Amino acid sequence: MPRQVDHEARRRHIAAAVWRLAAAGGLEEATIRRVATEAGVPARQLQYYFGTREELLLGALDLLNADGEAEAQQRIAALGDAPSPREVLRSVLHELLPLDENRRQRNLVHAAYFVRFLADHTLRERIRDTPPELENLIALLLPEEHRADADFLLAGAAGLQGQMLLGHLTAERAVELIDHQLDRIFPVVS
Amino acid sequence: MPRQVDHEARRRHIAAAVWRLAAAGGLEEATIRRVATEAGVPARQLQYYFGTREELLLGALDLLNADGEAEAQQRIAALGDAPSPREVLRSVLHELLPLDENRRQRNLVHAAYFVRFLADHTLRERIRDTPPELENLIALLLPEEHRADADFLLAGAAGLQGQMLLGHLTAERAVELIDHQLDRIFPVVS
DNA sequence: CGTGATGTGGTGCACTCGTACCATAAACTA
DNA sequence: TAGTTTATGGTACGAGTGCACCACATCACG
Repeated sequence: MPRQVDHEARRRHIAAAVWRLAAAGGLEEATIRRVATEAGVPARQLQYYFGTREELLLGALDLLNADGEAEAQQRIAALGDAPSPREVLRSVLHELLPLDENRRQRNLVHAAYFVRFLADHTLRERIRDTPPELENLIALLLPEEHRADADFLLAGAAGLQGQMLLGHLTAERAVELIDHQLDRIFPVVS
Repeated sequence: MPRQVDHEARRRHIAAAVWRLAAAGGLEEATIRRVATEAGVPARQLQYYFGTREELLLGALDLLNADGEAEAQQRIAALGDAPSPREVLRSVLHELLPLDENRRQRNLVHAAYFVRFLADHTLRERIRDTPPELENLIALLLPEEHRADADFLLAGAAGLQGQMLLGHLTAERAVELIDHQLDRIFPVVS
């Protein structure tokens, strides 16, 4: 094949531009021409590598989700070879919070897509904000009696995320609130 | 003054059109021409009663918040003259969930504005999704020792709202999860 | 009766949008 | 070397946008 280029690298480069614009000003800022300018490539290239604008946005989201999942698994693996259920659960919950620039940008982009998915019923399953995989993982870690607590924990983390993004809540307080709940669910035997 | 018309009524009529469009397809669907068509008035009237599009969107949000606050207070007043703290807290939390068409539409519109406010730092305080007034009210109702639980409850309700809007959670399950938390905070003395 | 404030309606302009289309360069295959 | 596929660049078009501007009703007041 002639003129071989690294398709995947190009797509990631363009997708990153989508993320920056969407995180800064929502999906409506991620117009084709603006993404092209942000990425430093001619607008025509977005057409070539993604097709229509809809496909560009969805493609960029898929790449973001892949990145996020990889980063999350890496962070959980870093807990050691025999992490306690509490440690794993805490990691999963922290994954939903904007605790560093990567997670913050992902949360912002997800929020932008969230509204779009509320309108587009056919694409809802593409949201990975609080996917069933998380619920399943947590269900494995916790005894059945704590199922309701676990579901509410996930919802709580999502809510804390929103408050943090709005600047209504500091990272310290959010972590503190989560740890308070964990203390209750995993009582210190002492 | 000549040709007196009910300004407030006209503004509400137009604002309602904004809500419907924003709830159905996000803020970007609420273009001036489309809102005019939806409201059944010439586009020029939006200019006259609201000015620029930005002012139209903000004005529509203020009216929505006023409506929501009135409805919430009415629902709390309906609890009787000496409601228990648990009842009040439960009502406040339910106010955040899309439990009927009114609240559902309000939640959808709020979600649409949420993303916009993430970008526009100067307008953040206009969001009333989980305003400090709620936190203050709850702080009054609960002993200091439950402050952390209350904050997490509010976050949890916001998270449940998102899952319900996405169709990942039924109203019954959401209410059940909240009641489960309330049972813990207000133990049955029996 | 005017006179001026208040409200209505329509149109036009400058701009951005998404995407289709066309020409050409580059590199692999035969 | 010729031919084919892959990739790039630029442009043009129709549609939709926010908003400014203008002409005209309608009514209260002098």
